[in-house]
Amino acid sequence: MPKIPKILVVDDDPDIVEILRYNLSLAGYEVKSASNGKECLKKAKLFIPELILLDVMMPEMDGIEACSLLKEIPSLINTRIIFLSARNEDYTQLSAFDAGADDYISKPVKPKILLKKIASIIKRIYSNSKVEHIIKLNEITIDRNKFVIIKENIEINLPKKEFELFFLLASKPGNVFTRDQIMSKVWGSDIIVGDRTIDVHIRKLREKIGDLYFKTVKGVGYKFVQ
Amino acid sequence: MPKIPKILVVDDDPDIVEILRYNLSLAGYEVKSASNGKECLKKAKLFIPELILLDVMMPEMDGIEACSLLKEIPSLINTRIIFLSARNEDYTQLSAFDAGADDYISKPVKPKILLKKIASIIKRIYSNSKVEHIIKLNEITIDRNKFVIIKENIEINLPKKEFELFFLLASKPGNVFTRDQIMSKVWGSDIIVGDRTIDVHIRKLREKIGDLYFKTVKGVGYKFVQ
DNA sequence: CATTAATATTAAGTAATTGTTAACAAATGC
DNA sequence: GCATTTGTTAACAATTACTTAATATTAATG
Repeated sequence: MPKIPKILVVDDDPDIVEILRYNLSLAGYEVKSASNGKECLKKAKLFIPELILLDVMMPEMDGIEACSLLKEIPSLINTRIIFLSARNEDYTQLSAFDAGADDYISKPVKPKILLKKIASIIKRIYSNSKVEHIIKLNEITIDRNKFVIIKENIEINLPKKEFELFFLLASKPGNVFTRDQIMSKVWGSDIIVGDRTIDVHIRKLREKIGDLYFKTVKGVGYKFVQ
Repeated sequence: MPKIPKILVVDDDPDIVEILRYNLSLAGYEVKSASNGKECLKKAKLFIPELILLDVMMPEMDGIEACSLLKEIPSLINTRIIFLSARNEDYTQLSAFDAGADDYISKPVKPKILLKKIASIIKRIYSNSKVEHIIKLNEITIDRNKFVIIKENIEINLPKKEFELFFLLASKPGNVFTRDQIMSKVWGSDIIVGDRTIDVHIRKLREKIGDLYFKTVKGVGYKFVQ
């Protein structure tokens, strides 16, 4: 395992936070906590945990809302979210999954079971993140760690923005990404650049990697096709 | 649940196939089976199941290879694949996930546990179906994420308005949509265009997808028929 | 079967979106 | 600090999608 996995525990009940913190720390995780949705967002941005344990029922901002907002944050793309809830109603579970939850656990949870589940999720994150950090396609391999793409055994170096754009498009070959999606994922939702910036970057990718790979869907966005 | 979920069981051991078939049928699923990778591919293409239970160890083509190939078939975009395996080695599990598996279950499995797991996966498929971004019909699949339609495994690209119009009509096959409904859903209520615009778009759909699919209901509107 | 209203078809015009280039600004590396 | 690379913008070109208008065809009605 590459490093100590980080877990953010979010619950408004300090007792539960303490129990979880104690058990998780003991199991070797780096643990931080927050007591409500707003704090959770703030800490998650800085901490960038592998996993967030999120209580559904919280004052101010509930878990569902927090989850939706967390999923918008680009740097948390590899962060999994597990809901903890006393309720076991279908409705809540469904909206939890709608909000992008990766799993749902009903309280009370026996720590041992929770730990086992977390261990398996963490394990999967790492075995999966290799797939996420290196995208292998038929003719092209994209290596996020080295910031390099390999096409027909030849390395092509791309500047950061071009790389991020390419990585995004290639993460789901065939999928159309709208200009808005591209903007918020590559540039971030708070940065404003002109309309033609994306086009220019696409142009450079076409130049360096090949015209045919990048398809314009007019009025919608761009997609990478193999 | 929209309809009876379909499950394809693939195992070279007829006993296991029978046990699974029996239990799954009893639980209300529509079950078909195959005894090797090749047969699996052939049947999956026709059957288009929601779920494939795939044995890892099989003669001719093993589960891993079959899975990789299954994942390439556009019409199976919504199909989940679960591996069944006697082995519990990490290596196999990893390559299973690499091949695109959605879950991994070690044999022997108690039918009750397997059923529970399947029920939860099926449930998630339907609740997750991404706000109906993919419409699957007999011969045609409409993929909003990719902005393409797939007819007989061939992709057809449509410009935005045509796509939206088609998506609308195909969302309820057989239903007549009035010109007003089409106007407001495809163009929006604040945009005013002439009467013949819809006709022209219908014409293009007929040209690209097939005359027979689009039926005019004079004085009322249009409908998509299969 | 003639009349009328609705829809079909075609081609051409118009609008909207994207592509391209080059110049400049900003960041990075030496 | 200077050179080089990367990122952004703006102006214009090119392309594509969309709409319209003119005309033809079809279907419904008495």
